[in-house]
Amino acid sequence: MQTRTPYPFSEIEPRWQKKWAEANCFRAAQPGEAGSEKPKKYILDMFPYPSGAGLHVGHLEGYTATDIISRYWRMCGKNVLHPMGWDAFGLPAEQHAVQTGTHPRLTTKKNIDNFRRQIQAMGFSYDWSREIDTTDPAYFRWTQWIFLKLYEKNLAYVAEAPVWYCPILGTVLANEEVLNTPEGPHSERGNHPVERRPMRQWMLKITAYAERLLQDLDLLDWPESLKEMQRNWIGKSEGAEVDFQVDGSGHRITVYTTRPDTLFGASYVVLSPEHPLVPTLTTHEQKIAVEKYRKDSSSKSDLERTELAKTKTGVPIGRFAVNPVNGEKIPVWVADYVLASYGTGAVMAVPAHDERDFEFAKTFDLPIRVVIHGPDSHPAESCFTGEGVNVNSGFLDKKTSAEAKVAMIEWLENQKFGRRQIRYKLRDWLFSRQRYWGEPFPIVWQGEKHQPLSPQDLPLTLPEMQDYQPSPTGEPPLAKAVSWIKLADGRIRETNTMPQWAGSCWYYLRFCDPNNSQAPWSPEAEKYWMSNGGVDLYVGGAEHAVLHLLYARFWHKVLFDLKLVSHPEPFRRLVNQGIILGEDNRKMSKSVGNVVNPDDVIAQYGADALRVFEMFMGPLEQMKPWSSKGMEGAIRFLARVWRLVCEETESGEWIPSPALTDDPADQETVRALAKTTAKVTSDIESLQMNTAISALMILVNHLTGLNSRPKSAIIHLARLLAPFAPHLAEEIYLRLKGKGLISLSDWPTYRPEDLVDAVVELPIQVNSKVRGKIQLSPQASKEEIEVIVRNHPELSAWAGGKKIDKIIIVPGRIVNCICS
RNA sequence: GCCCGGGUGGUGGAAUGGCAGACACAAGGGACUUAAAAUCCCUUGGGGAGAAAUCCCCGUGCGGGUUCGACCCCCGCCCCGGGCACCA
Repeated sequence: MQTRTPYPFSEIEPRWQKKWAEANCFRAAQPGEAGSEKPKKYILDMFPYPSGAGLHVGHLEGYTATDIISRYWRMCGKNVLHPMGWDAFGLPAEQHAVQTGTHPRLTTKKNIDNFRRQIQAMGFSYDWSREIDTTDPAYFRWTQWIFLKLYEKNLAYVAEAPVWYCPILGTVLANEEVLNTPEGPHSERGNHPVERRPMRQWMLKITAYAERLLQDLDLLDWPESLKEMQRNWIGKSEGAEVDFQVDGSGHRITVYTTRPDTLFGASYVVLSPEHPLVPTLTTHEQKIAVEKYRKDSSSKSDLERTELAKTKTGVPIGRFAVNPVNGEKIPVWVADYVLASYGTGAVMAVPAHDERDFEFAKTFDLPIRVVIHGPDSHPAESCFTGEGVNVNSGFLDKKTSAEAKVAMIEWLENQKFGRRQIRYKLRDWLFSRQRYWGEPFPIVWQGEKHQPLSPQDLPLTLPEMQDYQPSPTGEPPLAKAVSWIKLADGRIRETNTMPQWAGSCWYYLRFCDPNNSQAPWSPEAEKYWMSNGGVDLYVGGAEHAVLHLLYARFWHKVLFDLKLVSHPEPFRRLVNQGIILGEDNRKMSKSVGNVVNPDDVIAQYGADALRVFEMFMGPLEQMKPWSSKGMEGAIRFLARVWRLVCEETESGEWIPSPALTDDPADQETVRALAKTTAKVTSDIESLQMNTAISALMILVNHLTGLNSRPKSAIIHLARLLAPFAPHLAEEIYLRLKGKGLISLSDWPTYRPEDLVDAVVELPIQVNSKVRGKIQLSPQASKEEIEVIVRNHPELSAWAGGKKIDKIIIVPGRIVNCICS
């Protein structure tokens, strides 16, 4: 017994998916091959981590948008590269292995098969001959190869660094895998407590590229908010280092400040509790208090230290520093509002012009000296952090803040008391993990010295293991693979693995030449596909703003310096799709039970309807809720399209509609087709899929209203619909044309003159209120319109008998009569 | 606290400074049907006048401004979402 559906999508969709695969129609031509003479377009999705939960409707939103663009460009005669792959290394598969003993490779394969099935059921036009998997040795061989390039350039180094360690998971976690909770830092996965532990780690010197990562953001067509997040993360600040001699000791304290113009207002100096000079400089009298303070603050979590921002704490160390600019002796304090990890770990405090210093000075009754006058007077009980004019500042008096900064830095440099200094918040990238399921480092150790493997020895694959648990001391699981780690010559393999981000740092380059066994990519393939500023369109979630998108830009710049890629940036245009919320307006989550499973939706409504609905919901970048009623609206629309062509018999057969005709379309329909084509074309190019679909609905409503339906008009409609609902479009095309694939046909064109209506209606306003309308030719000039309006029989009625002083005419838009 | 977004009917959302609410959803009414579903047609921002066609007033978070004309531009607030947050 067959359940009745609005149109036979469950029969149509798998059949066309099979036809497309057999015809190989989405294969992108490599440079030199037939088809590569066409202009290229590289349309990329952020490839997914194949989780056990399967795809969710949020993934599909971005993938549908890129598929529409890809199909559109293909129909416009471009050689389109639209690939898909799997970012498949990662913790969940490894945790699953720890719990069940199943090798992560098997879990990963199963998940990939499921993801591929779900993606293919959507009818996406990926070039599957380019599918890549970051856990495939044929792929990660080149991830290791690129690491060796970084190593050769001295951009990879080993350092002892404090990292987040989770005793329950038995592994370290990246900063991004740690959440701040009211109970302290916890792991994102499993919500277990984590702690700081110093461990020897591999680092990548991303800081060497800080300035270029910042500057080159200007080359990119990315959302401004995302660029801003990267700018903040890089955190450039310009200022000066100033040396303060410590009175009665040979030592000096170097501070970093962005406001050297306020140096005359410094009334004390603060060291962070971790500052190396604290034990040396603390006087005997203060030793006990300072030691206690340091101990207390080291036991505080980062969260506690920042949460208590309002009540500042600190202890004087008993020493005085000499302000180089005026010789004044000012006290030295230790306080945990100064961070050891930024600047020099020491600051000069100017309470009159810095909030934190002001609060501290208030708490401990330290002097507050005003050295900047702002443009407006402000209450004496607050501090002024803006820019203004210097006072009480010796040679800086009457200078503006900008002038004073320059003058002070010049003075400090001449007197050798300081120097101009640029700082970044960006830290080097902690690149090693104590995990099994990741890329092994192509590194061996001889005693304390590390050495690279030769590129011929790649790929270095993972050993087979029974036990994926790391040791309680934080030794990586690979340390247990004794026969693997020990080389015949006595050298020992590195047992850390690379983080999940490694594979995604360059996958877009591998897609250019995915089956190359001699190199990660050929120069010809890279030049061809990455021309014109790199990937033409990259779509994915905003959660990667300062992770993947920063890491990949960093690697790309290193590769650019090595002349392995031809442009300094990988992704020219980037769009973030918004989150799709549950029907209850809450974030989709298993525990809330509001998750929409695409498999269920496809079974009930079909892939085309799901594609159309996801695009019709609203602007791509916006967060929006799922609606099962809206989903029904989408299939209703497609069923209307279907019924333009077919009609259902009493027995449930679909037969050609008797309303179809071979006659040419009437003028009104020709205009409707032209207008819709113009609208859909521009909307697709600007990713406004919701209004493109709305234009298609208007056209379908028009065609439905016709007594006889010209086949040529419906074929035209099918072409416009093809990027959105490709299966249905193919089926209609076949039924009306008898042969060929719409996916390989041309994007429709129109005559510009058909965009213009024969007669237009122009609203007539009187004092900006619409009072009437006139019909006239769209070509009518301002002068002609004015004559028509002034001689209109109803004009004095519209104007209420008042005298018309002036008429404003915007042809094609509006007429506004101004009356006094 | 700072930096980005955003605020339009019952709902999702449309509107190069030019008729606010396209297109959908929901709701109501009608046609078809023994009935229901499906489908098709009509109404639908709020208020008011009229027998009716129609007509009038109000309306895009709040308050000002620019303009012949403002959802759109400018200034000052309020609220929501996201990011950063003792970075000197």
